[in-house]
Amino acid sequence: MIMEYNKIRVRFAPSPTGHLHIGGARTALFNYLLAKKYNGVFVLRIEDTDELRSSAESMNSIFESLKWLGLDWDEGAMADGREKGDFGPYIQSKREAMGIYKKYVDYLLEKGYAYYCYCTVEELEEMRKKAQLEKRPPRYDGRCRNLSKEKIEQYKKEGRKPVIRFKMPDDGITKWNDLIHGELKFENRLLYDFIMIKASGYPTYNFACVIDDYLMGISHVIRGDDHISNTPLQINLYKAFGWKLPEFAHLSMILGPDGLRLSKRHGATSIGEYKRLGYLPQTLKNYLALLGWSTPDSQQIFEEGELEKKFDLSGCQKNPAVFDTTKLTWMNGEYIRKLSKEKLYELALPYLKEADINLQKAKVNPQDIVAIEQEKYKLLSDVPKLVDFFFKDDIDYDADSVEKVFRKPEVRDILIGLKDLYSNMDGFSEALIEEKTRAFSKEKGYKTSQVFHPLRVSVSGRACGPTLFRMMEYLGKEAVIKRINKSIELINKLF
RNA sequence: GCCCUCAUCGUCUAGAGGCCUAGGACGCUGCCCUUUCAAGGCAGAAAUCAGGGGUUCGAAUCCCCUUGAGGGCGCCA
Repeated sequence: MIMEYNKIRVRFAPSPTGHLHIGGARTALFNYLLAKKYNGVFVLRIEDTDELRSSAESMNSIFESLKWLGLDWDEGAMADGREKGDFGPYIQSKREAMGIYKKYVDYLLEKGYAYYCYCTVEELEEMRKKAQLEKRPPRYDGRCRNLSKEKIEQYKKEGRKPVIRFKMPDDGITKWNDLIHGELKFENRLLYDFIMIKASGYPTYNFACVIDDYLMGISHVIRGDDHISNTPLQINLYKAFGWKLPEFAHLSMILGPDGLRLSKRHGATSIGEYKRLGYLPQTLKNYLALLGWSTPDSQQIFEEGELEKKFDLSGCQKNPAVFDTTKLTWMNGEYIRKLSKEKLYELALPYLKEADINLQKAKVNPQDIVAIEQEKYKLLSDVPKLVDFFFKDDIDYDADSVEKVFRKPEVRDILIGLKDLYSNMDGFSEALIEEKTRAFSKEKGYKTSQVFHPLRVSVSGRACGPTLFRMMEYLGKEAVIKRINKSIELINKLF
């Protein structure tokens, strides 16, 4: 059914009242992927009709996160303040200022599809309370639908600022065929006269969204499940104008591990936070795609560009998905392993700097040092703590490792022997160190593990680390001998 | 309270009437590899398909009810 459209036009329409969070990013991603899949257009529209909570900082933060995720938009507002596309402006406050919405409000007013409502917020609050008590739905009761001329004059004299409401049909059914849920229907008598224009003159979401989706030629409205109940309201607006409906697709919600809607108390929620924690954009993109969507063979990892080819609304799930950080983190490890060592180093750099690691201290290219533990990083932020000992003059010895490895009686002699061995070596390459060390073990009658373990702790300060002989090569002969000396002193002191 | 939605391993999911003694992935357990930790390979535990009724020769798949969960009922979006 999607192919009926000449050109798919989808949009992501965030309100700039905070950072881009997981749910928003997933919605943006699905819109983006559908556009790519069908060679359509992905529009970014800013819905800043909440005058109190919208901010330019939030808008820029959203731009930044979207770009970081690689969700480039074809049309819409841009970070530099300009716009691209022929359907602009793409920021609703700008559209309002141009009087775009007013035209449509006037039409509705004139045709009797809309009316002024002079109720105050207090009156509305009271209305809701009363309805609750009487076990009726707490909705606006339509009392201003047919105000007398006198009443209107009176309200005006009182200085009341009216809102404009949409006159919802009293009966009938509003239904649509949701691309994910199938047929969805609502009884019109259960709908209510929603506000289109606030007392401030600003449009509300339900109004501006419809006008703009229409004017921007949006063919598919893909958004969260939480908008299902807004949809019949909006459809009635389309009908009042006599406009063709777009297709609707409502994505399931993303929940926290406790089954509740994802929120701050579940930890990181914004894309920016995940970036800071050391997740890769590829990871988020891949993982988010799998929240509510899958291929028939449950493919997990996607190559670059593959999601754009394989994604489709038909693979979308109706039920909500729990956001699982464990799987996200596993996937990040997968993507870190795919990185070239140059790229890995580049991405790890901010974390190394933050950990105050002095890169000048390295005896070899720091790129090689970072790469030596590549298969172990789950997060970019893991990098400093796994390789820090390469960049220090003086290392600390991990107490548990010392206790477990250094306490053995033969360790002192082994280390002394190794120190002499290395001091007399010409060259200090991985292969050479290994050859000499193995020969040493054999000659002295030790099992290799008896030698390798203490050596590892001696040169790195801990029992777990990179492959031993390459680590030693990167450390350099001088540092290795110095550290062996230090650990011998430590053993003399402790045992 | 009213309206709406949803329901397969702990989690993400495959499944569109017989291929299901329910498949994959994360996580978990064990083994192999191995100088450690990882990575990798192999094996395994893990879902009476929410429960109950139908329909059908046959149901995870279709229908109904119940239950549970989520969403909405704003001059927020």
